Amino acid sequence: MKERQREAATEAILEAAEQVAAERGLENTSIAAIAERAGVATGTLYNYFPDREALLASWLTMRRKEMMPRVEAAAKAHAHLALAPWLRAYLADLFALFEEKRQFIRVMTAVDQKALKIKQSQPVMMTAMTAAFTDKMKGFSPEKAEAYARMLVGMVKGIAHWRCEHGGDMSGDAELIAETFLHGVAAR
Amino acid sequence: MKERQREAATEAILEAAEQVAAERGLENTSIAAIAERAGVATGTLYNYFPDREALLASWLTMRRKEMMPRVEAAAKAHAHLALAPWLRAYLADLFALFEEKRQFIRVMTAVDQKALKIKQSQPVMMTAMTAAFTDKMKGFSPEKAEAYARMLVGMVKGIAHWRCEHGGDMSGDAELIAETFLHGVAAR
Amino acid sequence: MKERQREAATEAILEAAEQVAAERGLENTSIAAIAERAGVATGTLYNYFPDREALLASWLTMRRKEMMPRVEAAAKAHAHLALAPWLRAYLADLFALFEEKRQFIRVMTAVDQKALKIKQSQPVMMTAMTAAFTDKMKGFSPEKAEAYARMLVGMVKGIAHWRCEHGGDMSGDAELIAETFLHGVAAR
Amino acid sequence: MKERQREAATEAILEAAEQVAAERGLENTSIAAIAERAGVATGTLYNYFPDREALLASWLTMRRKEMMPRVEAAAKAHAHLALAPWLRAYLADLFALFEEKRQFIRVMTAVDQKALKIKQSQPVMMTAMTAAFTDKMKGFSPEKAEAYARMLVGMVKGIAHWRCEHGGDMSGDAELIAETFLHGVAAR
DNA sequence: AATGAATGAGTCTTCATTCAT
DNA sequence: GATGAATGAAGACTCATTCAT
Repeated sequence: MKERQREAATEAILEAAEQVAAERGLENTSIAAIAERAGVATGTLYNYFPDREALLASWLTMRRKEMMPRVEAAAKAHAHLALAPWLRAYLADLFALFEEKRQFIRVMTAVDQKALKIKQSQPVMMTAMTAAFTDKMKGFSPEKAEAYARMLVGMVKGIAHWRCEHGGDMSGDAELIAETFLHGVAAR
Repeated sequence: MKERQREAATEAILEAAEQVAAERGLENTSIAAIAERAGVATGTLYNYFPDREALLASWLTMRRKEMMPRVEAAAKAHAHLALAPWLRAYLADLFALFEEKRQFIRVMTAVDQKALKIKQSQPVMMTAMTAAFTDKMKGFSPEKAEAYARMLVGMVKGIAHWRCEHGGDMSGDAELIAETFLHGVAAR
Repeated sequence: MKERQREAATEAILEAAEQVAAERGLENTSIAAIAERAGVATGTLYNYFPDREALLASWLTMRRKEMMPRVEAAAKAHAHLALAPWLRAYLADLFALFEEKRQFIRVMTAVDQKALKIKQSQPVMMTAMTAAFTDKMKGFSPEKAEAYARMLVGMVKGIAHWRCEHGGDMSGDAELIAETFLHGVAAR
Repeated sequence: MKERQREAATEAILEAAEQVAAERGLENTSIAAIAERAGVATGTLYNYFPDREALLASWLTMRRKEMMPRVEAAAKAHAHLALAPWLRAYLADLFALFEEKRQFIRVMTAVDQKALKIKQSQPVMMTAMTAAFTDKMKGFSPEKAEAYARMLVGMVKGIAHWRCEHGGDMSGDAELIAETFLHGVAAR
């Protein structure tokens, strides 16, 4: 039960960090701001994480652990489908996930992964998406697969970021992107 | 001619800033790094700009002044055209411009505008694009105009950022985006 | 018997402190390290001592109480003797004591008393030794008594610190110092 | 001349550090205290040294560079002499040097070298002395050479520290130590 | 009485900004 | 105007101390 409490506190800190990051951007997420948001003293954070970088990396890791299985499951669950139904299903799952984790998505769509300066050995959200799209598109147009993938990820980020910033609802966006893209490439 | 010299120096500094920003990201673009790149002392920068933020804002403004007329001209030059030819022409002009200003594009596509933390009264590149797209799409699908615009900007950013990072050539990208998008929405 | 138990715990803490101090030096002896070594929680230390300084002062006091009677007894037991036999006997007693309290001696010979930053009203080991030496030497050479005393204490510290650090046996050292010093001053 | 000024400032900072260290001990020599003593802002110190540790190491190195040549010269200048005249000459040179660098000696005699926690690849003062004594004593009593060396260093530290703390003059101390020690071992 | 998580004052360090030369 | 050393506010991190359990 001590363990339980510790995990709860850990998560509360990470969520405070996420909130601050969503508001100010990751670079401007100071230890002091996280502590204040979490309602604890700065020193307390160091009982949970060795340093600021580890805290932010933990946050990324936590969200990745929550989301990656579902992202991967989404890609695989429909893997047997043809491109069109696969994409519709995949994007639908993705946006459902985005809806649940709006703050996280807001942070991740605001900066390029590389700009995060958080050493991550594992691929994150957008990287995984790019890979999945590229992979699926290869069967369709090998030489343009990556370009299409970049376009798709761009559409997703563009829409998701906009919704997160402006507060709109994302249901319906997955379908819009899927249909637009599919009709777009259908003619080829 | 004093004036001329001053402007040349100003521009040299701003280009130094751009180079540093393209390499490290805007947040990590320190006054010291800009000065070193420009080959002047840090104090010298303050003879040209009141502070770091103003320097970066000036850089944005300079690029905007160079690019916005062309972006707007591109939008207007073909304004009489229907959506499809307009988009093809507009994107072609845009990507030609991107090709000329790869460093700038690299910086602008790496971070969300808001993350720049540079107070800009005037709209910048991506904002202008979003507006132009929205505007043109309104005649086509008023209620989805903005979503389509976000998608388009996302595609453009996605592809442009990828090309800038990985060094590929952008010619051909404009057409790919235009065709994909146009076929995508054609069915509607 | 509650009392008994409390004293045992107090002593255990002080011995933990001594061990840590012998390894890392007094300055680097943190409350956390002492508690860990003693196998208790940090808060527990504060049930026994008001603060870190008091803890360290208590440790000094404890050792002083154990050692000073013997140091003084050693000085007095042979007080009737002439300088030479007195010094031989006194140093022999001292080094026998050192051998028993190597950890303590290791700490005390590593830093100057003043560097301890522990407010001690009572004189400690080295101070007492200096006084005893000075006192005895006064009968011999009043004007140089203190210098001789400082030399003697220096020799004792030098040898004792070396033995504690390098692990050698101290028996024999007392005699070596005594003989060297006595022959040294005999000629005067 | 810029170079000249820079070196002067560097030395002024190191001397400020030495003063503070002499008063409070090395461990308690904070960046803020050094800056205040030197009459500059804390940031200024970082224009001269990469960090606190490097600053203190520089101080040690500076003093070593000033003193070691003379210490070694002293040992060698009289190397052809027998033990007795060698020791008299060596100690005389040493104490003349100590007199010039009282603050440094005060710091170095207050703590054991190991306690400094300053990574020094080169041997410092006391280590060099110990080596020189051991070396010379080997021709006299191989098996006791090191013990005698520790004693001598102890005497020197004891007297020097006392003089530095209490403000007495050190002339005469070299001879007193030399004579005492030499008569002390003469009987062997 | 023991616990150990929480606290926050104190340190080190960075970097935008100033200003004497 | 150019220079770059000096400045000091701001941010990360440590650790003695407190206190609810």
